[in-house]
Amino acid sequence: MSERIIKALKNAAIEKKNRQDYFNIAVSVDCVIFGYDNHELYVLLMQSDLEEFQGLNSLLGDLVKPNEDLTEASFRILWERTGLQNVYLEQVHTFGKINRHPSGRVITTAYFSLIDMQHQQLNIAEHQLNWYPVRKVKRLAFDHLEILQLCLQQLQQRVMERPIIFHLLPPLFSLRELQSVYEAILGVELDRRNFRKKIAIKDWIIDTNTLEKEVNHRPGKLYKLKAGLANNFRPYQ
Amino acid sequence: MSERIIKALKNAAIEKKNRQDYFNIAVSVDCVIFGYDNHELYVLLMQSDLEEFQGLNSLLGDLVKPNEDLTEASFRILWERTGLQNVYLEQVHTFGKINRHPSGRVITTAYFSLIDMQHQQLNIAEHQLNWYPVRKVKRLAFDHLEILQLCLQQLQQRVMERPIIFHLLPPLFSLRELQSVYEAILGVELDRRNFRKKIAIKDWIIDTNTLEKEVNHRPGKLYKLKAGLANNFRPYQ
DNA sequence: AATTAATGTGTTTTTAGTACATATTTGTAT
DNA sequence: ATACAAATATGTACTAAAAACACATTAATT
Repeated sequence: MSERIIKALKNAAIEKKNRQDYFNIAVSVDCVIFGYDNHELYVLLMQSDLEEFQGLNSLLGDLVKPNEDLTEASFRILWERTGLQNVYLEQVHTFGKINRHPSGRVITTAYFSLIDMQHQQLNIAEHQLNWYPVRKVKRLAFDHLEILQLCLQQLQQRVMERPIIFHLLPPLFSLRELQSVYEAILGVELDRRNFRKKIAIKDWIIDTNTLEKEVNHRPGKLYKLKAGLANNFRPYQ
Repeated sequence: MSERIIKALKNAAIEKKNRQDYFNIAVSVDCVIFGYDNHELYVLLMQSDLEEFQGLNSLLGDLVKPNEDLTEASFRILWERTGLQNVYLEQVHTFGKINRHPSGRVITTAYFSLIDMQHQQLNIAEHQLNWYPVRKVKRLAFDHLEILQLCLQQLQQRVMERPIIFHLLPPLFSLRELQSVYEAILGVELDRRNFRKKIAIKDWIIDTNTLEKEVNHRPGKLYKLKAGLANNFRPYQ
């Protein structure tokens, strides 16, 4: 490795400088894990393990290993902390301010992921994780509030353009539920008729000819995402 | 520094692992510098200084120093290589594949910047830089072609939403020029009348009541960007 | 059987986008 | 000076998308 590094430095035309100077940066990933329940958008947070931020929550993150891709690192964190695999993941932004981490120079790349929190079994207790309503999160460790806000903003933009919202819902869902998720993400109320028209045009979902169960009143029809769309439309990770 | 790093590692709950493992990643930034001239979108490229990529061009990039922000690093590169300051810059994506750099583990964050190549004086010769028509670039060193393509795609998306295109133009410009830049970026031909309506609605520019000079035929009116918009709308860097 | 609370659907109005043609101005050639 | 060439400048009709809006239908509850 040493040879390769020196070569890299040389190639980058910085041979005169101290090798140490360029390998004192650590790289981490932070995952903004969104979930939806009962008209509310949630984010999965953990207790910060830094003294400086005692009592504050933070995003789920970890340093990236030299032998893993950024994306792999994100999937690993999700797996290690929640037990989930094959989670939907999108890169959002890289935060690189010098003093963003109190213990040293750490550059972090932020991802958001979408999971069906009502039906996926998470190892929440095991890692001191908790779901918090996004709109109630006021303080976080590090620059994680800024990261959360940017990820939410990105989610709001992307959710109308690509069929990603379905990762927040079970395989079968009603149009009412779908609309509620949109409303929770966008923070607005939508007109039911116009919403349905818009969704119909997008041609993302199929009527399964089944009805909701366990609902107080008239059950709605259940829909599912069209085949091939779930894993399609994955942007660069 | 050593103390802080150890603390960081401890805090990140990886104390048992080898410190070396986490500081063998280098961080770089790569700048996709766009310019416009005569109906064509250009990108500024340099000769790759790696043996592996001899004869190929690459983006302008460098390793990030431990004491500089990602953004600062990008501005430094622009300054060192072109002599330009106060350039418009947007972060696009971070590329983190293990083997993307042949000489070692280097994670890179890509930025695009927009400069007025016709009127800014660049130190091009000094650093073996050259402008290339974007649509003619077929091969680049590293994963730089992928980076270029993603940056172009982002530029195409953002250019209609925010008043950033003006960084490619001189302070005074005609509507014909403006339309040409849009066409060069988007790769389509636009209807002049509809284009003007759309621009008028956006309310980004002001008629200066002056006319073009040194034009073969009837001169068009010159417009300028409205005050306050040039540095506004800067997203996260 | 009546009531309640939700689902499900269609029309009108408004706004934005697209397609398209003619008059005007300036420079150039005769 | 006149005619011509080549660009600027502008408006209207048509089409598609978005927003506002109201009533009939279904199933559970009483």
